[in-house]
Amino acid sequence: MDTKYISYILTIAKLKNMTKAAEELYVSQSSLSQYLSKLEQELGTPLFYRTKWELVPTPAGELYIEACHQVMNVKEQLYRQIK
Amino acid sequence: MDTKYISYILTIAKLKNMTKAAEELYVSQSSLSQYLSKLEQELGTPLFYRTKWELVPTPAGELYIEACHQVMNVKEQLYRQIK
DNA sequence: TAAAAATACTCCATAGGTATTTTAT
DNA sequence: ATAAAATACCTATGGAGTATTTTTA
Repeated sequence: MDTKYISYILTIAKLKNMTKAAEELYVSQSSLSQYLSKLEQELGTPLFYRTKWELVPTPAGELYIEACHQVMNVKEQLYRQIK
Repeated sequence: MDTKYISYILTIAKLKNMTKAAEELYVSQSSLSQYLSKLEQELGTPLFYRTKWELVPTPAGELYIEACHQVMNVKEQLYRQIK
């Protein structure tokens, strides 16, 4: 887990659309798609259901997203403290 | 922050010696040294005092190490839940 | 002066891009 | 039929190694 990629997941979860998420993240749609596929393969489970209209988190996706929020909170608190 | 590199920091903190930490992590002493330098530069503060006998965490280092433990806990719980 | 850390230099793996194809409704 | 995601392919960045130098007590 890497905070850089955690923001990829959180942006997908927020916008429910990879093309829009890619724009917001200033990466290509292709890169984002590749990253998500790789992650899902590593975890051995999909994180989002793909429908035409939106990306919906699977149960594992919900857990992953929650953990992402927690890690981002730890990081933000750390950087505030160090500063 | 990336759990791969978080384990680098936690191993250095545990062994208080970069050469020994590098062995335990199966990376070169050089890579570990480079990584730590880069991180300290990014953060704008050293994380460990270098003495001949050991690496001692600075105050920022203590905060960083604590945050690393927290992130590892989040990850471990996540993987337990997904499995 | 000796053990450990830092630096110089090189190489290769992979993250990321463009272009294209496939999928879902 | 169309908007979005997946795939094929290629390139360049930076992570990691070996060899060497510098540092600390």
